[in-house]
Amino acid sequence: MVTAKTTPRGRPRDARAHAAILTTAAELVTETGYAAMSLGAVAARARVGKDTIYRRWSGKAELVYEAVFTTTDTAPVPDTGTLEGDLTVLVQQLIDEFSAPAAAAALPGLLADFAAAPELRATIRSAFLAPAKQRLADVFDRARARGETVPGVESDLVLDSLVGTVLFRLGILGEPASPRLARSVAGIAAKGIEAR
Amino acid sequence: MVTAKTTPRGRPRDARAHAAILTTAAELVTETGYAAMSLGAVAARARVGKDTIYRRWSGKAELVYEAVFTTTDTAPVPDTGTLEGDLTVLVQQLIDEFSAPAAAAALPGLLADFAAAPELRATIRSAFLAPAKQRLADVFDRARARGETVPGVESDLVLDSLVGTVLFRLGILGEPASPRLARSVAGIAAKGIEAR
Amino acid sequence: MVTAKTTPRGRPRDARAHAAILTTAAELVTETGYAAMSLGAVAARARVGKDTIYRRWSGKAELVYEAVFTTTDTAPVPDTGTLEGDLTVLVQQLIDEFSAPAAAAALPGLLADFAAAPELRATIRSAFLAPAKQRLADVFDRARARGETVPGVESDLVLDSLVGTVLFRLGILGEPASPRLARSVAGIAAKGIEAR
Amino acid sequence: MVTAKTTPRGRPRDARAHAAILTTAAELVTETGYAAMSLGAVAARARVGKDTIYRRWSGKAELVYEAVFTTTDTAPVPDTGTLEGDLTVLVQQLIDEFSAPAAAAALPGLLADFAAAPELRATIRSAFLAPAKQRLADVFDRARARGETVPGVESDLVLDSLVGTVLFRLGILGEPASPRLARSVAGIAAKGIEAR
DNA sequence: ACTTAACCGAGACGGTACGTCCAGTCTTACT
DNA sequence: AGTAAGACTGGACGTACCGTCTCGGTTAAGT
Repeated sequence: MVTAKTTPRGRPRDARAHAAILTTAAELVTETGYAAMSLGAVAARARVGKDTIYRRWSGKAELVYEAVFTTTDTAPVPDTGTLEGDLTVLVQQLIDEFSAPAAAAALPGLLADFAAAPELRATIRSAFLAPAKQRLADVFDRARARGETVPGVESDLVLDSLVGTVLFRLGILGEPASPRLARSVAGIAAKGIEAR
Repeated sequence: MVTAKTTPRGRPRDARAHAAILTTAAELVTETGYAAMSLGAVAARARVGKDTIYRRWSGKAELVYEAVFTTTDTAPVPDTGTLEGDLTVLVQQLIDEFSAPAAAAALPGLLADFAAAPELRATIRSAFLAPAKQRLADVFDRARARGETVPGVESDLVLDSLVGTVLFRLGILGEPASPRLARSVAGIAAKGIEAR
Repeated sequence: MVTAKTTPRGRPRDARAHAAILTTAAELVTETGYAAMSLGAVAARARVGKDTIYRRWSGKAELVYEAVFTTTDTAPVPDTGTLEGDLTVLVQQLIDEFSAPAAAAALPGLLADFAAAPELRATIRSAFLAPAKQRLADVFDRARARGETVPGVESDLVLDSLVGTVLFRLGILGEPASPRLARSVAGIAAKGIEAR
Repeated sequence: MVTAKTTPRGRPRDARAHAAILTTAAELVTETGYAAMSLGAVAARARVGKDTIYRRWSGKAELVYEAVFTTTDTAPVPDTGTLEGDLTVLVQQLIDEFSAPAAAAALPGLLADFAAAPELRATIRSAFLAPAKQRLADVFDRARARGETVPGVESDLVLDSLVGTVLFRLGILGEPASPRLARSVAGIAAKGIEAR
């Protein structure tokens, strides 16, 4: 592979400005909510020109997405010994991720903007869901290796079901993240898959 | 119950204006999307003053909700003889409802506004989900009457799971409403419930 | 004459807002100068929305013109008994008008904007110069009535000469309005005209 | 006088860049007008860094002034044998200078910026008017040498009058440079001076 | 028939955010 | 030290909406 590696010309972008914008965006979205957060306010509080924001992100949706979901999914792939147990851990990870204050404040408006912009829609699957999808695939592989009957299951559908359920409960309905939620959701899914 | 029934004084509200606003709102949201639709544009196209809108609805979210989801859920309660069959029909009803052009255009933004406004959040369960919830309860009752083992299932959770999954696939991801979707989603749910 | 007299519809424009904008514009242009004055600042200080300004004036030039040159040229037509005397008074009137603090601050930038906008250029003659032109014509008429030889003089040229000279000295060069200036300028013009 | 003559250290300034900037500035001001011309655009088209401009000129006004009025007044001092004739030639020289496309495009905005900046105001007399002032003085001297009565005339005032008139007609009003203009303007001035 | 009161279309109101542009400065690597 | 490139802060631009308010005028019900 030939990396073109064009020599960068001119003044390089300021990493401190970059970081300040992201931090401020996460703060403001948490304080005021997605709709009420303006890029002008982010610029002012981060002591940055508006151009410096628009130079890096195309708009509010992209900025907030990066600001809120950059705690980079380093969650470990669960390994509890059973499919149901693994799924429970996985669902709990989703719950934790979506329950963080900034995420909870950002999610509904963010998803609406992504849904409305065709060019951003693809990002949801490719960036937002990708880490969880990988973890789910690992969980399934391990289940098969254990000899559990996991039929050729449509893993995208299962993932959408888990994510959609959690997102709807927490993001849209705003229900509290009850501790039983992960077990219930994972329970139905696990039994539903195994019984097919 | 004593309905206070204060006699209305002055000129009664114009029913034609009411209808024109709802029709226009549904049209505009379909054409331009939820975010890009302004109440000023609705007023102008409906040849109505802005106040005439604000006198009846508190804002965009409430107006669009009424404009788009007034085809009043007259869907029949499914009765196919099996829990899985009934759920499949029920899920297909949800899919149809959410796939209508106006609904598809309105849903993401609408849910975001509802989620962001605490006083509207409750409306989602009480108005948006209520009809489907009733149908689901009927389906469960019928299953129990047939002797199928339906444990004391958390019906809210099942409903949120079905709705959340469908909404996420269609509304957020914008995936086409494949004909197999209803069967797959209902299948997992039915098996998951029965196997508990 | 048939005045079309279209019935005004909707809320009438607020005369107090109108006045507040003009007053504030005159203040700000005097304080900060034409170039540094922003319509946003005018709106903020007049406690008025920016739209309320743009609804009435097309831009900074038109607003400042009206704000600064509305003290309506009520200067009397001079009548001293000689052409030179009359012209001296007339030039002094120009000097006084252009020396007022707001006018002095506004003139150079204002004329530049007018000159740059073809649709505004005509306004200079038709509005800005018209009152002085009328006074000059009266002075010439009176001179002829007295029997002074005032050949078929190009009055536009004489006016442009007087105005251009005064404007250049005061507005562009910023020289102080010396008391001898009016006499010198009028003297050359009067002798020049009579001697032809 | 001791010219300090500090030995220049480091890389000397690029004369080609200097010329390219001036040429481009003259082009752009002619194409787009003074107000719409940005130094960034000049830099880009001249393939030069913005700093290279700011290192040599303090801003738009100084750059455009040098770019447009560098045809360095090499106009010959007129010598027609009469004061009126000489003045006519002199005024025509002014007209020609101000009618050039770049000058016509630059003048109104340029004068406004000069007028607004106290430190630039002096430049108008010392640089912009100086050549014409010298020519005018020569014309007067010659007239006196011929025995024409040229009283101790305020030559600054006469010059301001000629320049102000021409500038106002061409630069501000944008009137075409009619061929009779020079004769009329010079005629009034000559007669006005002689008759005193 | 006359009053009363809420309705109506139209559009102006104060305010806020948008996304773009420019000024003038600064920071790279290179010459 | 000068250079091209381009990022930096700051701020104005003119537009679009929001939700409210203010007109003149309309439409009933209650007198």
